[in-house]
Amino acid sequence: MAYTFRMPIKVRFAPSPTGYLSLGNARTALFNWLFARHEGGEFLLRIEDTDKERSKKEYEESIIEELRWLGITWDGDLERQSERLPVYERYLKRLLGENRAYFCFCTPEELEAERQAQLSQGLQPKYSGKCGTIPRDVAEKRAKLEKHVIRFRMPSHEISFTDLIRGRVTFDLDLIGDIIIAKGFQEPLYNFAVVVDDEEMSITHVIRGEDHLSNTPRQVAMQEALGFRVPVYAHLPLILGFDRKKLSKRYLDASLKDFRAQGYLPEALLNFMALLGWHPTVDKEVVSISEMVSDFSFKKVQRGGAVFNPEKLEWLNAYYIKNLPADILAERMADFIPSAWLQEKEKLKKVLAVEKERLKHLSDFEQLASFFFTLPEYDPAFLIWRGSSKMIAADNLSFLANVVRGIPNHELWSKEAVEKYVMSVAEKRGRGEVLWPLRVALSGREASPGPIEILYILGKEESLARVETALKKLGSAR
RNA sequence: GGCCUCAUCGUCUAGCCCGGUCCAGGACAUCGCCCUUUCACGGCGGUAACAUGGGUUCGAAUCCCAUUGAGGCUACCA
Repeated sequence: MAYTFRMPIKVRFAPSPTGYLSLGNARTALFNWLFARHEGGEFLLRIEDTDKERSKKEYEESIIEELRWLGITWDGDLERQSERLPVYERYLKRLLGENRAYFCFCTPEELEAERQAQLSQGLQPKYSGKCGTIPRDVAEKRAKLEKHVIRFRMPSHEISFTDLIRGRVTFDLDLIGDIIIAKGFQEPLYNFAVVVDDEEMSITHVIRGEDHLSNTPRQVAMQEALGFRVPVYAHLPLILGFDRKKLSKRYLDASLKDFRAQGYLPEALLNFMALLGWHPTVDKEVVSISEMVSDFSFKKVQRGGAVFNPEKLEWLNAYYIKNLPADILAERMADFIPSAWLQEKEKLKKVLAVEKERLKHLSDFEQLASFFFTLPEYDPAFLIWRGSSKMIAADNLSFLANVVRGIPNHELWSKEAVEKYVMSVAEKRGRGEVLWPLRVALSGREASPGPIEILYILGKEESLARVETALKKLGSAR
């Protein structure tokens, strides 16, 4: 019973709160969201917290926070599997009643021994199914007294399902043993809980990572046993580390939380994640959210895994920063700079306007722009242009100071005026000879934006003071 | 080991479904040049790939098969 009629598309993102939101999971969320928005369908969020030991509220909150930060919004209320226990119990009892599932009393030790024995004989490890032969009334009595799990009686036929990215995929169920679907009525396990929830929530398309491809036949088998509808699947290629292995939680910096803390923009991350596996119809690298939504299609999703390329992410981030207006950038910068800088809003905006093309991350800004707020200590030798001398540097600086001081009051302190006066001196006395010492005097740095820009931002008074400081340094260095 | 999936520049990819327009296009990275007072931005250019072997065909990156390689799964995790 597949979804054959045209019905409203419904997808879900189902993270388990056992860690922070990873890049891979975030991309899964994005693709689900893009598909839903493209189709005018619904996108649901379901927290898969059936693993009581590993699930943490802190992770759940963090995942939600990162999704909001990315702008991936879900429809309806968030669902938690831990709050749906009675639903699973109902289906568990049904399966048990129909003899499609049974109680198993084997201990983990027994199971492990059995497994090892099979492995050593070169056999496919698979549960023997021995508890499945215990008469039902006996098993039910034992279940009241003994520790047990519930196993699904796996059929042995072939199963195939449709994957929008891979086509038709076929598995032989005979190779899979009777899997454990619950540790008890109150403790459903992943494969079972997913099947129940997807049915109950009328999920039409299951879009998830390729690591779940091998789980799919188990799930389809249960859907068949329960008379559920079989959703359409789409298994996304995995995001890999540079070692070509699945990028997992052990790479700490691959969590969205960390990317955010490092000063990545959500739009850059979104753009980057979309391109990791998907490609727009027209070949381009910078794609806006609305373009992604209107252009999204599984036909343009890659099949092979994709290695995470941090340099390209950086490039995109730098690109987005560069193209953001200074006033918006100033707001985004709030968490990354001293609060004192925020007080001087106008100055901050000007600084941002000239420094933004040098930023790869928002967090680069504080270090890069600090000299605008406090002149750093620096070596007087920096003031001397290559092949020049202290005398020339000092002479040019003091001459320049006089010129700046003399910018007539009727001319506003504008960038144009500053440029006009400074350049006239620079043209006469040599660009390097004039501009280099001035730039160092104003910034105290070997590398910085141009002196005219700095002069303009710093203002007449502060600039003159810094030139005086430079002159003193040159004098004392003599 | 078994099962499943995948395979174009170092990396992300276009092209593949509907073979010829591909001695394979773009982007990141890298190298060189230009712009330039420094750093950056920007501009121009270069190096660099159809995994291998068989078919099919007048013709294959494109279709088929095999091999090889890579990844995923093989939990009382998800």
